[in-house]
Formats: sequence, structure tokens, C-alpha cells
Amino acid sequence: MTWELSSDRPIYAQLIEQLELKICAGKYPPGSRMPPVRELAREASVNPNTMQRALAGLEEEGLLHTHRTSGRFVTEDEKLVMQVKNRLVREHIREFMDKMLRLGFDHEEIKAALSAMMKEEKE
Amino acid sequence: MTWELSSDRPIYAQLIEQLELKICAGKYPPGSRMPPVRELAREASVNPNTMQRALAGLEEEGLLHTHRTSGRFVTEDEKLVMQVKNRLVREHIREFMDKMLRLGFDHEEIKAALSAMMKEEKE
DNA sequence: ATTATTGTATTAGGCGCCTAATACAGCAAT
DNA sequence: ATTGCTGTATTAGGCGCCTAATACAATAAT
Repeated sequence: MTWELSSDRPIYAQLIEQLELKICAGKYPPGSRMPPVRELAREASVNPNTMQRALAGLEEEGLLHTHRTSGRFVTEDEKLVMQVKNRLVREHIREFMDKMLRLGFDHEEIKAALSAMMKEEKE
Repeated sequence: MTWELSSDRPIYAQLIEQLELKICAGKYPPGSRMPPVRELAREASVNPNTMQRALAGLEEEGLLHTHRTSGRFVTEDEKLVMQVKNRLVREHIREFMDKMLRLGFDHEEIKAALSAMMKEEKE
């Protein structure tokens, strides 16, 4: 799971989302230490300032906290991580449903289309 | 169905998507005349230049064509409209699935979560 | 013919995002 | 004590997006 950045949205916003994702997916477990800003920036091929900005966003959210000189750490509050994960799930589902409804699909048709695509996937 | 613009992405790109949606959903039927740029711009609370840019995008795509002075018209090629609609559907499903898979859901769990949210919806 | 309406083009300016290059402060390791 | 690594702040510049204000060309409407 690497870094996927597109140019049609602010990079720092995309970084926030992907960091959230990585934390919720357990790539950066609760309590663990994050790689330093400069390294994360290098990984993502991004300016350190931009990565810094993204990390600051996660801190406001409470997902990260900083020990000024020894690094940045993922929260140990697993409940919080789960809350964020649930929030993300709900957002993704809502967004998906909205778009499909606007295209004229009803609930059943949405499920059918999804199932069909999953079936394709497996081949 | 009005205009929903957020500030975290280029407006002209959002306009393109929403115009595609409106055309695919039948709000602007094949062969029909589009409202003038200035009016669409007013509707969307956007600068005419920005709306112009979005419309130019739809023209490259073949969804619209222009009679220089009498206005802009939706293509009469219903097949093309359907193709675009199918493309949009596939894109939305793929994007949704990607995000959910990254969050650790498998196919069955994705369906279950979707169904659960639909059920909520109905109350 | 005149007028209004259409799409289109141009210029200027503001603003946010991103990069680059530094510099500093504070703690850990040696 | 010194060195290195950490987060953090600052400045400068480039670039794209967006708005605003015009202006023009070509057709439709009168």
C-alpha cells in the first residue's frame, strides 16, 4: 500500500485521507511511532512542509500526538481509531449512494451493480 | 437537483461532473438545448469563464456541440450518453470498493455495510 | 437595418497550494 | 560536551484556479 496522489486535489488533503486510512487499516498501529516527517515526505515524493501540514491535521483530529523531539506517535486510544474508521466507512457509503441515486439507480439496482462488478473482479 | 460545489477541488472539474450527471440523468435530454453559459453560471454562482471552461470539457467528450450563436445542445447520440453513464457507474463502484477494501473490508462485508446503511436510510 | 442574444477571447489581479532552501529549538545517543 | 535526529517556522517564488470586467463576432429576432 503505497502513496497515490492525483493532481486534481490539494495534496495535503489527500495525504490526510491516506494517513487516516493507513492508521485505521493497522499499518500504523495504536501507540506506535510514526516515521519522521522528512522520511514520510520522501516516501510520498512530497515537500516536508506539505507532509507536515497533513500531519498537523491528524493531530487536530487526535489521531496523532507529538513528543517534540522524539517523534510523533499514533494515539493509543483504540476506540478513537475505530470511531474514525466508522466515520470513513459511513462517508464512503453515503457518497457512493448519492452518486448512484443521482444517476437514477434505486437501492436494489445499486446492490445489483455492485455485486456484478465484484463478480467481474474475481475473474 | 441543484449545484453542489465544495472548495476543496477545482470548481470547473466539479461542474463537468455535475453536468455529466445531469445529462445522464435526463435533466438535459439528448438533442435539447442547454441554457446559455451566462445563465448556467448564474445558477451555479460561478464566473461565466469557469462555466465556459466546464462546458468546453463536455464538448471534447462529445456530449455537447455548439451552434456558434444559437446556443449549445446536448448530443442526440443516446448511445454515447449511455456509454458515459456506464463509465460513471463503473468509476464510482471501483472507487468505493477500493476505499472499503483498503479499510479492511472484504466483498461480503462491503455488501453488508451497504445494506445496513440502506436500511437506516428508510427510517 | 437594428437590436438582442449567443459563444468566445483577453487582460488583470487575488488567492491558495506546493516546492525549495534555510534556520532554529530541544531531546537522545554517544 | 558534542553530535545527530526530531519537530517546527520562515521566506521566496512559481503555478493553477477563480473572479471581474471588457470586448468582439456571428446569428436570431424584431
